[in-house]
Amino acid sequence: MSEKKAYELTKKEIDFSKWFDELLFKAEILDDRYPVKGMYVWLPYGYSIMENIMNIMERLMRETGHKRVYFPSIVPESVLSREFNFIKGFQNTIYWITRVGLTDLNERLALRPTSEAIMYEILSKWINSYADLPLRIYQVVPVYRYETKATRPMLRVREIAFFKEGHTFHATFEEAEEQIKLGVEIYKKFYDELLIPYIVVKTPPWDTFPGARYNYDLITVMPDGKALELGSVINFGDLFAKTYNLQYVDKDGNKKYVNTTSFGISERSFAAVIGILGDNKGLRLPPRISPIKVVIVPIPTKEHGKEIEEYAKEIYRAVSSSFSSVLDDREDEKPGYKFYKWEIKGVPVRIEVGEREVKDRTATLFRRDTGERILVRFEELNARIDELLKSIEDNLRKEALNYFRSRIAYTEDKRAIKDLLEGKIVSFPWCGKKECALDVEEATGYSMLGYEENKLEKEDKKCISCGEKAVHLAWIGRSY
RNA sequence: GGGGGCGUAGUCUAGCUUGGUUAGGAUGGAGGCCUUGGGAGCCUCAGGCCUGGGUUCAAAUCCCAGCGCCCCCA
Repeated sequence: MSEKKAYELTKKEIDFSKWFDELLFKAEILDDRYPVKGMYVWLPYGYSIMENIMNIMERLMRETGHKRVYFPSIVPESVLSREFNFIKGFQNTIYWITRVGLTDLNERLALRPTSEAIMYEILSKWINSYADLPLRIYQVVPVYRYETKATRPMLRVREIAFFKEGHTFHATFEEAEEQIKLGVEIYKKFYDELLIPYIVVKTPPWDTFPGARYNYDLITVMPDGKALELGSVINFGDLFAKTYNLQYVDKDGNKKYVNTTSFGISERSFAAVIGILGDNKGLRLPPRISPIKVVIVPIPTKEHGKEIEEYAKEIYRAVSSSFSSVLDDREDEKPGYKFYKWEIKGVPVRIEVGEREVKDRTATLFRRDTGERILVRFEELNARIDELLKSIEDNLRKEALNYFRSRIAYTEDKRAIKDLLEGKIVSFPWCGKKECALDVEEATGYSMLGYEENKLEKEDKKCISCGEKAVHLAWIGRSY
């Protein structure tokens, strides 16, 4: 039945889920054959892309004064369960270690589902006075959540392999709120660099992260119309501080509780890049996260094989001094085969070198995003590649934005939501009352993603449910 | 949470209904010849019935359990 070639994919628009899984494997990002459900092996190529993505985040963290740390992956039950709402929020998804070797443990140990409890236990010793605040740290570690819904590679996993979690500590609630704004800004910059469009929403109070005062989520839409949560920025206020006894001495000598926040993203950011920017030929990587910017493919002929080979090497030497490049001069693969191979891997620029190029010292540049070819002179190669990479980035950003606009909808008619939800996420005016949100959720069968706070305050809009004045723009959709 | 489908070589798949030769093909891999402007061709070689139990003279095929995957619904 399947006569697909090695680098051929199921059409994205026909079966997104299949396209996505095939791409992960064929582009050598993940090996999904690991025998534990919800856990995947990262292959060298996928890992190097993920590294580039993480580097962007680490740069943004450094620039905003966050220091990298490492805390252990195991936490005793007594520490984890100190905050009731927190443990309750994770209770169905925690991995417990109950036995070591032949001995049952006196106290169960948990694999971190996130690191608040782990960190706070020690942070109370680090923080003594107002001079120790604010404190901003982050770590990049795997976290473990035994997802009960169907797992999906990279999208819904039981071991989040690349969890980047920031944790901050502040003297006042106001400072924590400033940090939340900063956290949202960091994430916006991050996804702007990844060329991924998003909305920023506040989570409804009845649906916040366990133990949170409130949290903001960045959300995008995948091509199957499902919302994908890209990152969370959470304000805990002093709730955790009270549980974990995080106190500091103020200038006036009074003991006060610390205000804490946390924010996290994961390999879902990569999943969004794949799903939103990819096409039927495979990945289309934003140049700045592509491990290979340029691949050079010689097109030899019988008579001029030697010259073409030499010229391709010359081009490689010239180009690789400025851009990370690969010369694919394997003789046992035909050029066409190599084209497909590098296209599925999303390399932004390809240089084709054959008889024609040798003759007049030129090179043919091929851009992955549009499939266009440009003939350039050898001397101007690097300048033109530089331009091309910028142009590819601009074009991908534009395409992604157009895509995103086609996947979101706005309505003031409750009855229209359900139809719009086929393939889209939908916004509507909302007064802010829980019963109105639940009313819409019940009418559609899906849950609210969050709301853009006070977005409609100055507009004359009516709540889609009760008809009273709407202040927020609420979002609803199917989600991963 | 509920329902359904599936597991055969690195990958995709035929065979299963109705148990019975040496489990067939494509693609990928190794070697060789010939080629090279979008997945060429030919020859040789290697490679497989998810795991465990049961039924049977006989199991890829039927039954049970486990593990894993996919889809639909809430």
